[in-house]
Amino acid sequence: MHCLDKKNHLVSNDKLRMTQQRRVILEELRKENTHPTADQLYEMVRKRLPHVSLGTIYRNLELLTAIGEIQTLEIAGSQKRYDGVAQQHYHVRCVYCGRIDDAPIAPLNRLEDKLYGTTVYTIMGHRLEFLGLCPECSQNEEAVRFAEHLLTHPNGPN
Amino acid sequence: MHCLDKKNHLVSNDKLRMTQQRRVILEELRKENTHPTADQLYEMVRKRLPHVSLGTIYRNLELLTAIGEIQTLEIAGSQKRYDGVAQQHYHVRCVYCGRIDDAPIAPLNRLEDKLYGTTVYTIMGHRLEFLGLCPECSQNEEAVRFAEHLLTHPNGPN
DNA sequence: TACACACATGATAACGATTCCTAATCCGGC
DNA sequence: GCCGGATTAGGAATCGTTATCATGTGTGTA
Repeated sequence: MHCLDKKNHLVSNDKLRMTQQRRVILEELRKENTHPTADQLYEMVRKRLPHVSLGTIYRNLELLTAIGEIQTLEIAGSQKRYDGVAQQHYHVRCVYCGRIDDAPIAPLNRLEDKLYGTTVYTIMGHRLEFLGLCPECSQNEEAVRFAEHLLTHPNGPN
Repeated sequence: MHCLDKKNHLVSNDKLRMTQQRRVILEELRKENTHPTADQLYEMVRKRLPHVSLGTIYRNLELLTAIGEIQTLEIAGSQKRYDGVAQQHYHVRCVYCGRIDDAPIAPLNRLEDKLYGTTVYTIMGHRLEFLGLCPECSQNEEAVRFAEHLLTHPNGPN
């Protein structure tokens, strides 16, 4: 069985050859349930493989995503984040510091039913994330002020 | 009344001075219910103001967002898109061509209730978008194949 | 009407995240 | 051990966006 990556190149769905770099990247990504950016993961991997290159990190994160071993989170905002847990689940994002945690609720499988018949699109799924303040930023006066601003002007990028 | 922009600069909430550039940008953005990227809007505005600069487009889109006149859509993926309708509403995105349309359903105000008590975050809201194929791409064999791949490997960036 | 001054603009440089390129290296199968 | 394809490190290139800055424009006041 094969699958297509983002650019429709064929990617074997069999296990990739498990190189040292690949293994360390996976191990570091799964070490804790953090959702690191590529450069955060780069720093983590670099402690064990000092000569690894950032391109290798990106390349393998893409490949591992393509075979379904990990998730790439293109949550709203700038940087992509990566999740070692492949199973579908939602996330909560701190609007102030960007921290991301898992949202402890089950997938809402019936959400797209609301759209059937009301749109010319063929609906296939949805993407949902929750926004809020993490415990640390909840203590930060400046962060709370920022969050309150977002509540009154919810349309901006956040 | 004042509000903070992304970098916490003070922005007057009173009407901005309606310069010609600002007016044309707003008019073009609201002309149709498309959700253009900054450079698409740049091309549209350029037909009427040939000497406008891309920086002016970005600057005004940010300002108009800050005063709540428009929305900036930081939907998952690379480019930001802009929406002349300030009122909250969801969107449907074509996973193949990137086209975005409004999703004709009301905001789900009770979604975050599910999270109360289950997370250490202070939940403030959510972000939701639907994914699918637009009518044109539904006819495109290659696009349908790509979409079917996403269904079996829903974790990748899309 | 003239002036002052804050604001807006166009042009371009800078920036950060990501992707691409290339030559060198690795590894599995023969 | 040798070959060939996959993988790598390193760096250049790209893309969307933001910042900078000199110049231009409009508005309130006199």
